Amino acid sequence: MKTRKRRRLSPEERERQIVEGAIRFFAEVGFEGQTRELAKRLGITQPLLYRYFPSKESLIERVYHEVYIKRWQPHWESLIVDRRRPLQERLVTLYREYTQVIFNYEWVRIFMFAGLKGVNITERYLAIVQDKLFVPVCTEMRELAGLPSTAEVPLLPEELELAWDLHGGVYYLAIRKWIYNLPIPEDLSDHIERVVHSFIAGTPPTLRRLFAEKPLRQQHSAS
Amino acid sequence: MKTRKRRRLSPEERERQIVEGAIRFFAEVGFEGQTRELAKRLGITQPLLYRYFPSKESLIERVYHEVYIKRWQPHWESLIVDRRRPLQERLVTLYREYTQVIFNYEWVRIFMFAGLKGVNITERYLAIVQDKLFVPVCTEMRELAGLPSTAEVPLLPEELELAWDLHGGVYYLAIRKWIYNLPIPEDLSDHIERVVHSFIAGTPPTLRRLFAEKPLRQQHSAS
DNA sequence: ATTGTAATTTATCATTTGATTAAATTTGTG
DNA sequence: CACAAATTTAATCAAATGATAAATTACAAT
Repeated sequence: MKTRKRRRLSPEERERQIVEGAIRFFAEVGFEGQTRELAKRLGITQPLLYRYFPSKESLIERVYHEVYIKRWQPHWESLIVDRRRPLQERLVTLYREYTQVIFNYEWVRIFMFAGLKGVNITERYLAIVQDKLFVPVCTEMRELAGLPSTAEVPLLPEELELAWDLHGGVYYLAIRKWIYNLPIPEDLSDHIERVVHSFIAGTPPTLRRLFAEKPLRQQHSAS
Repeated sequence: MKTRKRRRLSPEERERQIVEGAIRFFAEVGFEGQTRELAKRLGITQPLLYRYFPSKESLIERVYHEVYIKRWQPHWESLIVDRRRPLQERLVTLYREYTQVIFNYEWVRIFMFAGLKGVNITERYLAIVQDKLFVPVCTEMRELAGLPSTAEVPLLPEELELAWDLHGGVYYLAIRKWIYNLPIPEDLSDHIERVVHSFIAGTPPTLRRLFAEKPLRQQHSAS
């Protein structure tokens, strides 16, 4: 057919090219995708893959690292707690930036493939999301609702659940689009604005009701 | 090792046993799961599978039919529009019954595997969900909000999006549990009660605002 | 007990697939 | 122009994988 002329790249460039091709490839077909097919799409031969990665599994590990570890933005964590700005604004900014990283074909599909496979990258990643994003968000919501700080009364599972719910609503849009292949609203930014607004408006009353129901929970175990 | 004595079943029984085993098996490992491994788990030999299903693909088709087509309950559709009961009660009942069908390991994981594979079962199924559940729900919400009926003013995409959001929030719990392997609140029934309550309370104002923004949309194209 | 049918197993085929190796080739740079 | 290194070619291995045909055996009817 075509056989474009052989191109000689520096090891760094070639490795990068393989990793990026692997991300696209595994996102499309899953991790059972064959090394021969990946090589074909890259326009290289299969043995060359093994010059750069000792095994398919090591290439997959690299894909995880590239997509989930390297793309995490530590400044998200400080953004949430920056009380110089209104909480609504912080949350809208956070979710706009966060979705800019994760709302794409590769991120969403590889994450799902990994979850189904039982690779612990998903559990580890979501533990970080909970620790670094949801917990601070809940802490700020306490403040907003005029309730005792988390230093005084530790977070309740129900509070975290509210953050998960906000997150889940947004993330389900990505699932609809890149996994179920369904249309979603064009303007994600508007959508985020709305759901955050509704979260800010709806959560404090819920929290206060929650605290009214379980008032003495912590005091008992402390004495 | 053990080799339990060969057991001879009636074709109907054996077929049922294979289908149920296949549902469990493919839900766990995905459709790349091997026929030999499936046979081993069933305690039969691999060629026997091919006596009951001409190909692996036909067995998979059967799994789809068994899990998604056969488990659909037509009475859900009439439940939604039964105006003798308050809407909140109808929605809570609907989601309790619906989750009773879909909140399980097999349903959630096979659906996700199929979605990733691009099998059109997911698109077809969700089109039904939208037509038979979301559209009627939106119609009822119009009534609740004191807005023109859908006969007078056709549904807006934004209205459907609100139903998707409710659905997505609930479904994301299932994803967390059976795909990400994370803990979720024990009492799903309570959770449904809460989110439906919040939906009933929060949606009518949103709808009215939506209608105030786009008042003449349909009249223009009609004249 | 015997028998016959059909359920089930045994054995096997042809591909696919991750991985390896050795030698040949070609690219780009000094 | 030469040469070191990147890349391909080609061959191959062993295990796995969907599928098939022929041999075996369970069990109900007689």
